[in-house]
Amino acid sequence: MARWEPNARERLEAAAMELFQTRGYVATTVQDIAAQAGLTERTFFRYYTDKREVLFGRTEELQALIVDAVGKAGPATPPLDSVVGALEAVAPILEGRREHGKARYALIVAHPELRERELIKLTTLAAAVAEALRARRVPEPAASLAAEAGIAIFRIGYDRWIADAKSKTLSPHLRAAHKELKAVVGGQVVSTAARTKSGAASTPKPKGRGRS
Amino acid sequence: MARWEPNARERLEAAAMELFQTRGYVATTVQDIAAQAGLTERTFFRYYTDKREVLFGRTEELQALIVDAVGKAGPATPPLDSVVGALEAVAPILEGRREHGKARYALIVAHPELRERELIKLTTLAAAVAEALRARRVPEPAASLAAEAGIAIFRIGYDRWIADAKSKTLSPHLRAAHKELKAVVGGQVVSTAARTKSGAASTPKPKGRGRS
DNA sequence: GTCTATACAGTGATAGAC
DNA sequence: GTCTATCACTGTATAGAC
Repeated sequence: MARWEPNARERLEAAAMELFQTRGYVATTVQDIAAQAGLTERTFFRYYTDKREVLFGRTEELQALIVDAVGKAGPATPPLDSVVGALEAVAPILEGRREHGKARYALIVAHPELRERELIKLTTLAAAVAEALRARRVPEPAASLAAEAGIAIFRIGYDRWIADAKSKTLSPHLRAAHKELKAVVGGQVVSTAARTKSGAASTPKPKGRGRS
Repeated sequence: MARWEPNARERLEAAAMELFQTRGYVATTVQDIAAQAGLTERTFFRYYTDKREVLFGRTEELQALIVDAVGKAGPATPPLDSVVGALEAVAPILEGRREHGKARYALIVAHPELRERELIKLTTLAAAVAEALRARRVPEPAASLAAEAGIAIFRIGYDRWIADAKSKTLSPHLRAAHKELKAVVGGQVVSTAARTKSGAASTPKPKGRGRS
């Protein structure tokens, strides 16, 4: 037995999640978290650069998996498709921790400072995905735009998955968001007010109708 | 025109910008800013919730203008087009303060905490735009996706405008990003490696249906 | 020697009391 | 508007375990 329990990171994360949910995020000090994990405040900061970061410890692994999946797509696959495919590839991991994700999500939504952190994580992810696309010889600015679009799909898809009490799987929400984005960017969605009369936009007809 | 506190906001913003650029963002304390503006630290916090916020004071007006412009678009205008149109409508304001914008941009890029704040501002803007679209009877999730896509276009367009030393106007960059996004989401952009003989370009003609 | 955790002593942003 | 407390976060020095 080592003098130090080996799983400092996990203990800190578990302690933080528990205290955040019971006392609330703001009412929980870093000292509280460290104490709960049997560590000191200073040690907390050895693992996490700041208080918010305890809630985002896992993001890097996920990002690595997504980037990896993007790199593995066939060279003929359109960039956005490969991004969505990569997101679907990691979906099972998120699906396996749905309750944790939901609780974490609630915290993030409730605290602007956590939302900020979440957004920069997603932006970092987008940058990494863009880089992976560039490595596959997708030119700019297509690479960046495909990455941004993919992240938008992820965001909307994830939101709806969390909100949907019945749905166990994330992938269908991702595919639905992808489809909707195609319609929107293709100019095939208009206001329902304008659609009652004409029923079609200027662009060619899509396979799916403009809603779901 | 509060006579008891003339120009406090502007003085604080000017003082902050100046000190941030000379001493650096981190090395400048709120006390420094307040002193430079001839005010007390506590007064600073009456105007801005935190230190970062001095750099984002003007965001709300801009958002209001954009939302307004989205609301004024014709009902038959596809949502994303109305968003891009709204962005172009406010472009002159940004163009008029290009140097200020550039300095501010440099600060934001250099400081993650400022990037976080910027991202949440853009996300707030996206939410407001989505709301404006919904008011125009654009259904969800198309409204949110059009808003997100519009913000992505703004982000890429703005970045490139700032990076482009010659270009005086922002709008062309916005239109270019819009066009590129259409190509990307339509699946008309592939890796150059896969593009050997097919003749599809990274910037496809708007007429053709893409393949996938 | 290196890694992990701690002790101590700040600084500065921010909230609340006066 | 000032004074003061709290807490996030940093620098540095150090000690136990491998």
